[in-house]
Amino acid sequence: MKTSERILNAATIAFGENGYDGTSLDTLAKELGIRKQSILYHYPTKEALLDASVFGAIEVLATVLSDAVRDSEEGWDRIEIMVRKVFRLAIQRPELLGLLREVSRLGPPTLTKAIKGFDPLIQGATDWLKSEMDFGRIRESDPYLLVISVYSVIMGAATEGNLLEAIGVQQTPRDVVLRRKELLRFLRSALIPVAN
Amino acid sequence: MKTSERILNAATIAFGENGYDGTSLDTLAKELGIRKQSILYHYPTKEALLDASVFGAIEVLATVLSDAVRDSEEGWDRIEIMVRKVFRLAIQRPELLGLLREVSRLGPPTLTKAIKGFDPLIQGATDWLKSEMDFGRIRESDPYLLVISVYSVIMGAATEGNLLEAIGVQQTPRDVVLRRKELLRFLRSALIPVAN
DNA sequence: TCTACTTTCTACCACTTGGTAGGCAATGCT
DNA sequence: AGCATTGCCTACCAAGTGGTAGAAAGTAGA
Repeated sequence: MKTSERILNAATIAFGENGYDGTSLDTLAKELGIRKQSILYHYPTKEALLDASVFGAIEVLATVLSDAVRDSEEGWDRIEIMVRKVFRLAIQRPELLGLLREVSRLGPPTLTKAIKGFDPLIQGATDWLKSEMDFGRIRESDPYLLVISVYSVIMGAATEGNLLEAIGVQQTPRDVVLRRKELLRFLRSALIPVAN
Repeated sequence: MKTSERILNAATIAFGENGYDGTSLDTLAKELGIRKQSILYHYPTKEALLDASVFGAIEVLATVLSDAVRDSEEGWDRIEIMVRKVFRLAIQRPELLGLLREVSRLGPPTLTKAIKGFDPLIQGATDWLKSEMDFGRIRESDPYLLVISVYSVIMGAATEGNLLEAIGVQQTPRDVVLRRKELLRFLRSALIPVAN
């Protein structure tokens, strides 16, 4: 693998797990077995490295979600597949979601740039939810605010690993599946209108 | 106000908004118009200051929640009052919830200590949900996992202010009320069983 | 007034931070 | 061969980090 890619991967993990301020270029370089100046050769500043990491993370997430749209039917089925894929992502690459959360805490200017890549996803989800509501397949409500709620639940369930571990919730694959199922039941009750 | 309290307040805000690593004792002291060594007199290390901040934040949250329990009827009413109070807290002192999120990202040892104060709240909520389910007032499911989901939604809705601002969601008091209402509708659909 | 104690300060310190300047080997093009 | 470019390096720097030592200033009781 190319050095610049190795740097980007390590940086994404470090930023996502330890935060921007909690990550130093020196320790990052040490992990990679190179010098800090090699990092600064490929990415001129620490912030440029962060931007690249964030861009990559958003790209991965966008791909996962658009795959979910492609592979799914309409209605509830689509939400279920999305949650499954996001959960799988949260297990395989937890640093990605952690990084996105970190970005939203950092605020501008990084957040402002990140939103440019993220906004289409939100728009798409909002439009889709609206049309599903028109079809009566999703409970009527403000789609924009609903997206935020759903985003919060999924993000929370997927990223609060540290917290869960600390309060003694097991983290075996089986437990994660259970938690995903519980989340789906929760979302399902919240979203699906009562048949009438 | 006593200096040690002023330090604690400023530290809670700084840690909650900029994170632990993003907060330096020097800038903190400058904000307060004192020297860094005065901080280190009242709190021997930076980590001790963090622990004190976290302890204070948990105490406030615990008070708010137990007030909510005292002031509320059973069933849905109680959840609604809790959400209201947590939202008010999120508006008046957003740094508190931000700090709790930061702690869960930092992991041990701070998280481990924090959980000691936090666990009773979770236990209480879990037990209460269980009994509500027995009464048929809350939809049947794993109460432990349900607490986590509800925690995630509230925490997300209450702390993603930065994100919302960046994607252009207004943050006027009226908008916050709207968002709280939407969240309550969301939770209500998710939790309340269908009458039969 | 003397004394003991609390609080805040100045002066430092070793270490880490992100970043600059420039050398040096490898690679590939002419 | 000669030469430019790429990629990684050593050497260094100014600024900032958390923390120590100990002096100075206030405060209260005898």
